Amino acid sequence: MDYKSTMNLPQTEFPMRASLATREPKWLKFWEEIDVYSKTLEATKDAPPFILHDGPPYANGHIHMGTAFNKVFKDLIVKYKTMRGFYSPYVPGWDCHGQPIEHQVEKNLGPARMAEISQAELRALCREYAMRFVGVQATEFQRLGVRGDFERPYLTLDPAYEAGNVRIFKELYRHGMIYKGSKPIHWCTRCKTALAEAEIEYGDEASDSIYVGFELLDPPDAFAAADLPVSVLIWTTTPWTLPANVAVALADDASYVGVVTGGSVLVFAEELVGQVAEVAGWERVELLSGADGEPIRVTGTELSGLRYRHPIHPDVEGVLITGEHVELSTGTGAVHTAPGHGEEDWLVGRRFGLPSPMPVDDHGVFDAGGGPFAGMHVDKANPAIIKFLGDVGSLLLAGSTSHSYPHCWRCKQKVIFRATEQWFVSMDSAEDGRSLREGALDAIGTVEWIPGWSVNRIRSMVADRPDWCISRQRAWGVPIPVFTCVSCGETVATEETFDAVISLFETEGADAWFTKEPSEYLPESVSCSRCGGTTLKPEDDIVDVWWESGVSHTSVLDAREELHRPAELYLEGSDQHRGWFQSALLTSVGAYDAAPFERVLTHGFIVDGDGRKMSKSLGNVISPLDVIERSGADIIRLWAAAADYSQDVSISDEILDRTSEAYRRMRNTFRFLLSNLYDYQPSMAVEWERMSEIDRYAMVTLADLVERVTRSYDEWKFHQVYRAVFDYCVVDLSSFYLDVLKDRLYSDGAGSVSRRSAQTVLSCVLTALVRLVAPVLTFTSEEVWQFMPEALREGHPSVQLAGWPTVDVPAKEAARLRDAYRVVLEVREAVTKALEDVRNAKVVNKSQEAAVTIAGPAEMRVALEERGLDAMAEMFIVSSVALAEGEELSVTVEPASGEKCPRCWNHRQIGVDPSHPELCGRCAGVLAAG
RNA sequence: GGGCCCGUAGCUCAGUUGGUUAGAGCGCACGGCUGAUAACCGUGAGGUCAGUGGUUCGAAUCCACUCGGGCCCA
Repeated sequence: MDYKSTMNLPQTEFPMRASLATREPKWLKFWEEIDVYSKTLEATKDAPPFILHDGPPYANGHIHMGTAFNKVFKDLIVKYKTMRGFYSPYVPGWDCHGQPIEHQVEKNLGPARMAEISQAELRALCREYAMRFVGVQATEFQRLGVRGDFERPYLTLDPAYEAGNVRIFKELYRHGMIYKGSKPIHWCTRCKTALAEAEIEYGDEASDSIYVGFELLDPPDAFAAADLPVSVLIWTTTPWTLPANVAVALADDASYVGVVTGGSVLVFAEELVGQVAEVAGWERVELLSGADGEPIRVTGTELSGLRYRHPIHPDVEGVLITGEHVELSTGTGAVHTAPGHGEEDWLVGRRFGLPSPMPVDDHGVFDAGGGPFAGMHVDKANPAIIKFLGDVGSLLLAGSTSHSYPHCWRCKQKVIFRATEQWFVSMDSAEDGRSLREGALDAIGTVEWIPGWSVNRIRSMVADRPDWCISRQRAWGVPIPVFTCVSCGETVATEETFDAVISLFETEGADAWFTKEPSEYLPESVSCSRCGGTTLKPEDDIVDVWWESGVSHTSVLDAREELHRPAELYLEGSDQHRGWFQSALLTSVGAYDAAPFERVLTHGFIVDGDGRKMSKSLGNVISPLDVIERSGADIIRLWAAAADYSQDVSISDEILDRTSEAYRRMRNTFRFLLSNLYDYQPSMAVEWERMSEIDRYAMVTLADLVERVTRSYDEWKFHQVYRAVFDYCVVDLSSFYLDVLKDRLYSDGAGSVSRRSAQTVLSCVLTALVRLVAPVLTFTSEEVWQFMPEALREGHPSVQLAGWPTVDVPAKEAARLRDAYRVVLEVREAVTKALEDVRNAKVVNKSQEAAVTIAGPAEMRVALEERGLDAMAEMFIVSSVALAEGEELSVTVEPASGEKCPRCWNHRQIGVDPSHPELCGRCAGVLAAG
């Protein structure tokens, strides 16, 4: 007889093979059809809010693994919070302005078209470009399973968003935190434009290389003793910057000596004497020495403050200072400093309160500040200056050198460093009360930083950062919203003008700044406060894109009714300590004196299997789009959840393979659960008191799992969620409970209490587990949900709406069961080992063919006896269990004495029931009842 | 060069206030099952805890330095 048909073997349509790449899009469609995002918000509309505010990625190019990781991470938090019963809307955003887009559009146009296009037309093309990639990335993010308001994302180019920039600018301006200053930038004298770092191409270039002595006006006694003129010797490759010289920087601790040559004393770093002597061709070097014959040595610190005669302008004095940037590897250890012509010089100049003269105009031509070289282009001036220095006797020597030098990407000409007018956010001065720096540092203390060390990073960055230069000399962005009086040059920026600009931007967008005259939108009453002039010119510069994204706390959190400021969470990669976290913090503190976020979570960067960053040149780039295509988005999501994000996160083919294997393991666990619930309804549930003990124990492990997983989610430790769930599937379920349960599920009567008890547990496990993994395995959990018996779905159309599981077990009994089963599982391990031995000896194969005798201490035997020897046989999946006295745990195995029941394949006594003489008693009973 | 951070088996992670032979799962090897079957079960082999030096009775854990790596500056 075919007994197979009399058994309750597993049945399910849930496919073993995931085929995620083809199935996932169907679930996306399903969610769209039921509008799951709106449903989640509707379901939680009266619940406490949890706002994760999205940091806007740049609308340029396809997504990469870093953005994929970040978005998945956000999505799993939002989904978890939603399931936990929080109102958690998610509004994705994009950063749409900025130089990379403008640069790309410019490149696509080519220089000829660029020359004739208007700024308004260029902006329209940039907008088109940005919108295209917003669309591309939105599709890609959604393909990853990210849920949010993709119908109505926030875009930094939206008119209302643009207006928010002005609101914040107005507040900071009002507080005296914004000022106009100058700062050196890359400048192309041919294109007459500022260039961003990305628009610079470096290439080798031959430059002058000159050594020049600056005569000290008040030489220190030690060097003056020789009664010769004393000069400090500098080295430079840009003679044309000398007219703007204001200082010479020395290294604090380096020792400087005086070299006697050609009737004067040249002071420079002792370490470089040999090098200079070689270049200068000195046969021998005469160092100024003291009475003891030792060379006289003076440190940079001791020399600082001394004054020298300016090399170009004889009536001007310069000063010796010290700086950490002074290197002793080349040159003279005395650095010519022109704050208008170099970033380092500018920074050190600011520290010492030095002036920052800028004698070079937009065309690269000296004005009166160039002294004898006024009217000359800087390139032409170089040889003239060298000749001049030679004539006045300051030049030690002139040669040439080859080094890497920046060039304009468009016209390929050399660029210069040139200070121009810029707008700054001041960190340290405020008209009323605290400075922005103090306010920001205080605000940092009110925020929860995860992981904890990240507070050190943001704090030291804010504490040490220079003023924030927010000006950009570009077209694609939001203008600095101020005006200049045409007649006297005064800045005009008042509450009236700001408000007019805010309403202009709100209605027409920032484009109007470039197409309309100020008189068209400013109130007639606006005039210059200094001269009363009424003709105003709008500022040309646009604002740094970091400022733009920073103000999303106002343009998005405040502006959208479903959101609020401060957000409960900002979540980005660790690079954003300098980027968005800081720009958001500074603009928010400046305007509101409060942080825009309650907590900030940062994750590491995505690196390859060897911990190296991904780069085309290393050939180790893995695209999320390829992984989706090959393995599915849930694999990316599982990988993201499994990683410890507080460090850099590795990805490689091997890691993805391991992730896929783990995925399959969990998927199969779900499949097994589903396949044994095909004939189960919640109405059949067996209550706790009537469950068999192992089933109660299984409920305890499930309750423990839910507790542990929930805690891990709440503590933002998602890799522990993964770990706990995975280990539960493998250790608690697959290799123990489910394995043990098979006999009961398959062979006991379909409607028997024993089988229904097992199914009751399985249904609890399934409905809890599917919820626990839903934030991570968003597609697979939905698939499982839809394959569950309808009644188990409790009317929730999607697992995303199903809420969070709770499993209650009586605490006292739970504790007792944990203790008891610790012993049982220890013995079980010994039994499986013993079984393996006899299997190797070819005595038995299947464990059911074995009868085991367990010897061990009394305590242990009591624990086993309390469960019952039949229950032990069930748990060890053997024919029978007997106990024996013993000191140590030991297991002996013999072939089972009974015959194999042809129905359940257990070795039991056969023929106890005359109606089915070939079967074991249990099976005969089942058939008789059936 | 500076700030912050990281380096435990092939992979992903545990290792409580420093305390017995450093753990888990996966992978791998070998075996079993053939009623979860491109599944499932079992056993086993894998680690100078990046390296060196120190503190200590005792260090993966504390300190210093070195090497390798990441982010941000310069």
